[in-house]
Amino acid sequence: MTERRVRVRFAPSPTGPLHIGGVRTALYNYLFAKQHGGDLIFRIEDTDSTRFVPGAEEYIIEAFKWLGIKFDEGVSFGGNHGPYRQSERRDIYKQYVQQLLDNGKAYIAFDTPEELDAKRAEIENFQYDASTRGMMRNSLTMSKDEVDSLIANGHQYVVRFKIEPGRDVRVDDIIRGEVNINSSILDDKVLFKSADQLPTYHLANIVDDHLMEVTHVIRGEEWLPSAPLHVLLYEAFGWSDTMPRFAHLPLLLKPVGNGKLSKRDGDKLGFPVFPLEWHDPRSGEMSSGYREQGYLPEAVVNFLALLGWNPGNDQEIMTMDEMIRLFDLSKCSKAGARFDYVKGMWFNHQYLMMRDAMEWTPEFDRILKAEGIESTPEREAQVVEMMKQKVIEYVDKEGNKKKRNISFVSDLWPLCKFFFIAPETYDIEDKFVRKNWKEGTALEMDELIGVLSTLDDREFTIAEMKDMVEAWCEATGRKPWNAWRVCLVGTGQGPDMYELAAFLGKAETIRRMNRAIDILK
RNA sequence: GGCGCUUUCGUCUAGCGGCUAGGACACAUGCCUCUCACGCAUGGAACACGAGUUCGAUUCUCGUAGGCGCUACCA
Repeated sequence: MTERRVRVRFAPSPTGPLHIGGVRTALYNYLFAKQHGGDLIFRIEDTDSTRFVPGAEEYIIEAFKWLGIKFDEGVSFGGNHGPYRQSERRDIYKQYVQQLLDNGKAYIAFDTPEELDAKRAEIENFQYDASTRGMMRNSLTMSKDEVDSLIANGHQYVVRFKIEPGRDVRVDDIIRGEVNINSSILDDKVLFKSADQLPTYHLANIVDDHLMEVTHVIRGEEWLPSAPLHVLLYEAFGWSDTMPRFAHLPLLLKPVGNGKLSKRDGDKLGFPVFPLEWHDPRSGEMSSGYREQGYLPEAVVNFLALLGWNPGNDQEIMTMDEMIRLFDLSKCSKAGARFDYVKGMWFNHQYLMMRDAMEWTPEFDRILKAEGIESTPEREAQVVEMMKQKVIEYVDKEGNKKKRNISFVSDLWPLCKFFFIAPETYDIEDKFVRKNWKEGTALEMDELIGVLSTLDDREFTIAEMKDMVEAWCEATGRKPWNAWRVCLVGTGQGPDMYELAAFLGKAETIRRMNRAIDILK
C-alpha cells in the first residue's frame, strides 16, 4: 500500500432529509478520518435531477453542524478538489466517458426505456449484458455511419459499460474480507444518462473519488453488490493502483418487524429517524428530529456509534475524542443492527445526568411557557424563577447523584408540575391514592390542618412544621405523610412533605388539603 | 427467481479451539424510604440447525434454514 494521506468522503444525494443511517455512515467516516489525521470530504451527489429536493443540502449541513461532525472540505467547506457538487462537474464526466468510449470499454446504446421494458416483458430475467447486447440497438451492433447519423439527427442515447463476461472480480472489504463475484452476472450498467445528460452514480462516484484522491470508501452495505462494478471501472480507467479500499457497513434495521429502518417506523413507534425536524416542501409533511425531541447531540452520536461497532470492551459512554482514538473498522459487526431507540433514550438520560441541571433551564422555560406558566402580573417573574430554582433543586439533589429518571428535559413537567399547579382532580383509580386514602383519612387531614393552622405564615418553615407535626404524630400515633402527599401532589410523587409544604406556603398548603378533603371525603 | 452479505440472551454486543459463554438496554425482585425517582444488590434470559475437521468446537469448513441487501437512463 502506498502511504497516501487518508481521505474519505460522505456523499449524500439531496433528495430529502438525512436519514439516521446516513448519519452513522458519516460518523464512521469522520472517526476514521480523524483517527488517521486525514480529511473528510462533503460531496453532493445530485446526478438525479428528477429527485432533487430544495433545502435538503442546507438541512444536511445544519444537521452535521449540530451533531459535531466536521468536514475538512466540500460543498460549503471549501477545498481545492472542487467543485464538490456533481451537477457542477458535467464537463469532467463527459471527458472521462469519452475516454471509456475511445478505448472500447464502453459503448453507445439507443434503446429507449419503452424498448427495454418491452424486452423485459418478452424475456424472463432479461439483463443487458454480453449475452443480449448483440440483439439490441447499440454501437456494437450498428455500423459507425448508422450510429453517427442517429446522433446527428438528435436521437437520444446512453453510454453503457461493456462488461467482459466470465471473470472473477475480487473486492477486498475491510469489514467483510474478500468478496468474489463473477462478472457474468453483472449487467452493462448505464454510465451516462440521456434524460438529464448526467452520469449515473457509478461513473460519477469513481471519477470523483479518483480525482478527489479518496483512499477509503466507507458506505452502507446496500452498495456491496455494485462494488465489483466499481472495481471494474477503476480497472477500465487504469486507476487500479490508487483504487480506494472498501468498507461496507451493516444496515440499520427496523426496531420491530422485518426490513431496514425507514421513515415510517419513526411515525409508527414514536421516535425520530432524522437528526433535525424536516418540513417537506412538496407535501408539507413534517417529520420529527432528534434535536427537537430534546436529544443531546453527544448522546445521539454515542448511541449511533455503538450500533455496529464497539471498542472491544464494556465501555459505552464515550466522548467524540475517545471514539476517534478507539474506532476500528475491522471491529465493526457484519450483520444488520436493529435500531433500538429505547437504548437511545438511555444514552440521552446518561448525558443529561452528566450536565449541570442549570443547563436545562432554557428548555425548561419553554416547557413552562407551553404549559401556561409564565410571568404574569399575578405570578411575578421572581416567583416563577424561585419555583424553577426549587424544581431544579428537587431534580438535581445531592450533587447530580439523585437526578430523576428522565430521558429528556420535557419529562420534567409531569414530575414537578405540582410545584406550579394544584391537582385539579384526585384520581381514585390511582394506586397510591386508593392505598393511602381510606375511611377516616379526611378526618385525619382535618386534624393536620388544625395542627398546621397554629403556625403563622412566618413559622411555616420546614423545621417548625416538623416539630409540630411530629409531636402530634407521636401523641396520636398518626402517620399522615402519604395522605398529605395525596392532598398536595395528587399522587405518590414529590419531595419531602415538609419541604414541599414550606415551599407552597401556608395558604396554598391548606387550600389544597381542604380541596382534597372535599373531593375525596 | 438470480447474485451477494449475514446468523451469540427480547435488543445492542464481547468472545478470535478448552470460559460456570461476559457487559449494556429492557424486564422482574430486594434493599434504601413519608411517596416517586436515583442508587445499590440480585434474578430470568443466547451460541439457528445438520454434517464434517479436531483429543476438544460458540469459535474452522461445507450444507440447510432464517434474516438483510442488490437486481432502474435512483442513489
